[in-house]
Parts: sequence; structure tokens; C-alpha cells
Amino acid sequence: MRFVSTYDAGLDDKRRVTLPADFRSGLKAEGDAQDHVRVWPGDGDWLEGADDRFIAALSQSAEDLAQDDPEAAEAATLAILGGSRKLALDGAGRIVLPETFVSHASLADRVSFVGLGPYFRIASPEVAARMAQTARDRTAATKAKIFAMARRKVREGASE
Amino acid sequence: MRFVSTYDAGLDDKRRVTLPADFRSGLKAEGDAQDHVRVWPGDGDWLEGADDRFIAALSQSAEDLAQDDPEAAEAATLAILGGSRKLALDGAGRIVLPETFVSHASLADRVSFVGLGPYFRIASPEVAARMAQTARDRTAATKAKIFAMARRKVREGASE
DNA sequence: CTAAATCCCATGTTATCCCAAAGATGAATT
DNA sequence: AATTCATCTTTGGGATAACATGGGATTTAG
Repeated sequence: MRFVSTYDAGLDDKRRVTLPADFRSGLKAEGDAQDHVRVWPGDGDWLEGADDRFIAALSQSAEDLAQDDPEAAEAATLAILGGSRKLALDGAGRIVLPETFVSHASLADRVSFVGLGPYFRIASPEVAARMAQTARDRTAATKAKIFAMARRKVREGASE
Repeated sequence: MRFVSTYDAGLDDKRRVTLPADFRSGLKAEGDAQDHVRVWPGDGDWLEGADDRFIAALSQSAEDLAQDDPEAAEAATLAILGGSRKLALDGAGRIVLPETFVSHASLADRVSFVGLGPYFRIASPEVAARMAQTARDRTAATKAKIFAMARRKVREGASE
């Protein structure tokens, strides 16, 4: 699990944001030391990011899907890979967000990084809070069931 | 069962709390020696915590449950991973609670750890007492049944 | 030549580590 | 049964390292 939890960071006049330290170590943990991340616009007013490995897995999945539905696969590939950009980390672990990305996600002086396991989201604190709330509401009904299943899994020693 | 019973601990100016020794040995008992716990905000004014294994089981269960609904799976992942944080234990077995967590649970200088089996809760002593009272009220009816089942299990030698 | 992007260093803040003392627990001895 | 001792646990504070952030200087592109 590479990217976990939510962190806030400032966005300065040069459109620089510090990638949370936990996320940076998550990058280095997998494979070689990476000095960059891949970022692309999300389906809503947020951005998404990941390391090369996840991008590779995405394009692989897109190809697998192409056998059933070529058009949809191509569209998805274009949306993700075509719109993604390789953003380099500076000495202090910051990336510079392109203007188009900033306006796509309506970012101001503060941004939130939301870890989703193999990838993460970048959004304004307001949007991030909204996403979290929506996710909670949506999961609330099944939460008890999820916990019950997890209990069983743990008891049976079936981790991961 | 890893986390059992209730313990109190102090929260100092640096927002450090000692994880009860019983809970720590509960962490090490499973798998390798873990030097951290995962903590996330609860649905009310408390926090919840567990080891990696339980978190993994949770997100696994969430995905299993939402196999045919990718969006629901993503929402569940966000609800679980998005809010949780990996908190390292220092040499004395303490963790540092982020400010957002402290305010979410309205914690002051004393906190209660409530063991709930594979996970536990962190709350102010007042909230913990309230939770315990609520739990007692609710389980009053089924308590006798649970005790009876436990007696049978023990008699038959079938523990855990 | 101008503007923007990149690199580099400086600073305040925060978290992490380390050591030491106080308290609690349990065993052994009288 | 009471006492002493040893060990483990909890707590406190201070030193150190890591982090986030700001501003300049240099380079690159248009």
C-alpha cells in the first residue's frame, strides 16, 4: 500500500506543492528511486497521480479491455495516458503543477493529497472534504458488513 | 483476539500517548514485530485503530463486496484509506496523534483505549464511558445468550 | 530580450529520537 | 502476610534530524 491517508500542503505563486513525505517514501519503496510522479486530470474537479508502475498497469488493463470493447478502451487510454504528465520532484520534494491542471481542479493556495493505495488524488481542501463525505455516506450502509467480513478474514489468517 | 479491555493513558503537549502494553504485545503477536499502528477517525467523536493486517482485510472486504461496482469499491477505499494514518511507535511505545485527530475526537489530557477484538477505539474518557453505557444497554438482551454460548465453548475446550 | 521554468540555498517549524526519572507490577524472601 | 527487590511500564524533557516553505539566482525557451 503506497499512498495512504490525507495530507495538506501549500501551493505557492510558482504553482509548487510539496509531495507529502509519506508519499515520497512510497515512491522510493517500489523499485528504483523515482524522482518524478505521473499526474493527470480526474473525472471531476481533481487530479490523480501515481508512479510509473501503476501507469504501466493501467495501460495493460486498457489493452486487456480492448479485446471486448476497443472504442471504450481507446478512449480510456487517451484520457489517462494522453492527459498525464511527468512531473519532476525538486530537491525539496516539490512538483510544479501545470496551469491547466490547477484550473481543472480549481486549486487555490492550499491543496489536499488523498491516498487511495496505488494512486492518489490532488484536490482543493473543500473538494477533498466533499469526496470524503460522499465516500463515507456511500459506504455507511455496508460498513458493518465490511467490518464483519474483515473480522472473519483476520481470524482465518487470510491477510492480503 | 488482539485488543481486549479498556485502558487509560495521558496525552501530553506533544500529542503523544502510550499505547497500552497489552495492545503492543497484541501487535507483535501477529506476524512480524510491527512498529506502527493504523489510526482513522470514527463515525462519531472517537478514533479507531488497528494493525496493517486488519486494514488490508478491510479494504479487501470492501472490494469483494463491490466487485461488480467499481465506483462503490473506490468510495470504500477512499473511506478507509483516505482518512487513516500510519502512526509510528517510539522507543517507549508511544504514538503521536495528528492535530486533526485530536480535534475530531475532542481529546484533552486523558484518553481511553477500548479494545474491540481485531481493532480498538481511542476516545476521551467521557465518550468512552458513554460508549460503554450504550453498548451495555443494547446488549443487555443478548448478553445472557452470549455468556451461555461462551460457557459451552469453554466446556467443550473450543476456545478461539 | 523577456518571461517562465528550474535549480539552489536559507529559514522556521514540526516531528523524531534518545535518555532519565517516576510509577506500577509481580516474584521471592523473611 | 508483609517487605524488599527486580523488572516492566509510563511519563517527561531536551537534543537532533527531517520537513515544508519562501526567496533568490541561473538557465531555458519563445
